[in-house]
Amino acid sequence: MLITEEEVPQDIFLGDLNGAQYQAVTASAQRLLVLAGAGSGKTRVLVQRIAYLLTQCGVLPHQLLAVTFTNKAASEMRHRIEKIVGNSSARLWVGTFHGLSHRILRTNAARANLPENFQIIDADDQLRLIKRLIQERGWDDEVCDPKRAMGFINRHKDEGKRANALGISSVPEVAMFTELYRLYEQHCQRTAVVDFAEILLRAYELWRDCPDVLTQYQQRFKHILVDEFQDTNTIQYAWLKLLCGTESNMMIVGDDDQSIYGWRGAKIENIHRFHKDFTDVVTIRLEQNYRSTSTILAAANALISNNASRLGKELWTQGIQGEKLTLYGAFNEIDEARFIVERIRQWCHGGGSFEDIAILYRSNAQSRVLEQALRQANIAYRVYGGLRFFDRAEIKDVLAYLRLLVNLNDDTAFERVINLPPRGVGERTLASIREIAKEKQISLWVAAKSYLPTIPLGRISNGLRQFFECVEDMLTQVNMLALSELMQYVLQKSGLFIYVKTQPGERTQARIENLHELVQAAGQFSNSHDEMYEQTSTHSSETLPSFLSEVALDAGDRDTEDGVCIKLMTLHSAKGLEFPLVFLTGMEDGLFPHHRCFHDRALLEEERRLCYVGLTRAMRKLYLTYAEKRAFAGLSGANRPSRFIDEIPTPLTESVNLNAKMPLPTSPAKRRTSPDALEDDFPFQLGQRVKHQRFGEGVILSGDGAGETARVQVNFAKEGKKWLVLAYAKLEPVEQ
DNA sequence: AACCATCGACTTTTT
DNA sequence: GTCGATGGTT
Repeated sequence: MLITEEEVPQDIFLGDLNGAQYQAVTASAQRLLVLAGAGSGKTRVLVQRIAYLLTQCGVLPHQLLAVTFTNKAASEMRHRIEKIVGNSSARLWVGTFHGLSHRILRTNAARANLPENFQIIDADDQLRLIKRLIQERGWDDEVCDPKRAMGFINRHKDEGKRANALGISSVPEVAMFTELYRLYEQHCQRTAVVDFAEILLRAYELWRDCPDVLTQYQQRFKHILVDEFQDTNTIQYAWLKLLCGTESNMMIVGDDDQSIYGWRGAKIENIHRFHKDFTDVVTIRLEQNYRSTSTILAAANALISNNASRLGKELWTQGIQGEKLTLYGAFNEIDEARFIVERIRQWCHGGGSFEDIAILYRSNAQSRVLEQALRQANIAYRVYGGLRFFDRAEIKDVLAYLRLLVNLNDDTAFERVINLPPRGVGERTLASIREIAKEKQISLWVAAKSYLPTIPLGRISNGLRQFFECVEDMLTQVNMLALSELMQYVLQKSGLFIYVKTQPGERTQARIENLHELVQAAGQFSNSHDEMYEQTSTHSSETLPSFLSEVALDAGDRDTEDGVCIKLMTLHSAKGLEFPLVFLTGMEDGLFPHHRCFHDRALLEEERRLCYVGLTRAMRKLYLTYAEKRAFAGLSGANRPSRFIDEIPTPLTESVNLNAKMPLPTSPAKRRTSPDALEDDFPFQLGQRVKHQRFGEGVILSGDGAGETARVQVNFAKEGKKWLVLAYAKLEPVEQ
């Protein structure tokens, strides 16, 4: 019943691009800036341009580099390119900044001053390591807050600054963090691990310090295309600038109004710097929106116009005006959830599907109440952005063993598994081992080995010895077993599997399943690895290191299609997505915009951009809800509606129930769905002849609902009786 | 060394 | 309200 226009096969026929899109796809300018508004066909332009370069301009696949921020975006782009140009896309580089940098570091490890077997640590490992270093240095956690220290280190790496470049600060805390930064650098180098920020910084430094390596890449990549450019940070910009040099072509695509990662170091100013650093930049604006109703766009445009210093851009559409935004002031957060459930039902009653719907919120904690309400109402839902697959504890435990097999000096991995499953090696023993490691500047593994003969026989020495035997035995298997077999072997031999199985708790079953999935993932990895290199890997000495890298750089939350369900996520994770029906919840001053942003204009503007992102996710219908009272973080507070609501012109909105003090047993909304009569503004009459694109001509038999959920029953000459949602069906009246 | 209870903190999170 | 870290107890 629902026909989406998206099914139309992609080709490089350029006629169905609009003027601006066509310009962007075919521009010959060496430096191209595409300001792509929400829903303006940004990805399409990127993909088409690549196809255009390959097929029309004689550019070879290996001369192209497309950079994105997420693996998801990268793989989507790759698939769409493949659809058009086929397997000649194999030599094309499409990837994330991190993925590409990692690849460059692997091929040039020695030149980058990295051991061949270096491994990647994630944020969690990084924090553990920093904590340990703080302890070792003899500082107090209270004085030297590990999280802030980590922020300090990462911030500086993102800015391209090494500890040595920081100088000596007279501010004690800065001096302390700087020293820790230096210790951290040394430790990572010694144990051959790199964190996320390091991957980028190293790749940048490699190019900066080895002109021959840089030249090689510069000569290869004639065309560089960058997606979501507004999210680039200082080091990523420097990376691009260096790689591009003076000869290569670069197209950057972005939207300053959707920059929502400033707090992570993203610099909108990079768009201005692009203008300054490169001459003759041609700017193209994609402002025609193919996603939302004109009402939704008007609201979004009005909101974002409150931000100063924009590059300037106004979305417009040829599409329908659609329904007004609905504003609901709930009594409390439970009432808010109740209202949402009711409107979800209404949508579905009108022929809509759960799949159309997203509920967005500012912070993850807000999902709980919503989930409760949805569960009670028996509505299938999925919460996005929770713990990612490879971040799960049981997964990371197995991976830590595997990491040790690649590099025995990986202290982070050692710490994780030395007493897992528990084998009697506790905090005390570990402290002694750390002490030795610190004194002799050796890894924990080596330190523990030298420590073992010095302790009396007993529980501790048994545990340690057992650990060594276990890991060394696994080590001999690396050259014998395929990756997934090795993983199973590790699970058995370490005792992890039994341990997980026998641990009490509700999550046991899920954990076991996760472990099975990991083994499966390993099998899949070796298969695709073999395909790529046209070989059969009988052992994992080769596949294991690449598997670990891949896993570290990929969250692994593949889009598992788990049925028809509504989606719950933060505004941040909604960026880039679209949904017919969107609920923007918790629209309260203090929550959104967050109270921590009140005092700072720049922060407040980022919140406003976040709101803009939220509004522009909606295709057909948008609800904004807030709760006058909300229990949050254990305490309840009274809230004013978000200032962002005030920034949306009132003619674009309709308020429901704004003065309700109690949840009403029957809300006015229920009455609107009554099927007994067609509403006044219903665009069709009973008995009217209509024409449908696919079903042909027919007669309206009946109808119900209103506005976006309005639907009609049509008796088609060929297809018989069908219910159609007016918003989708694009029925045309037939003159009689 | 392992376990349990109490305390406190609490935006957002592509890699 | 819930998670994680910490500290005291067994």
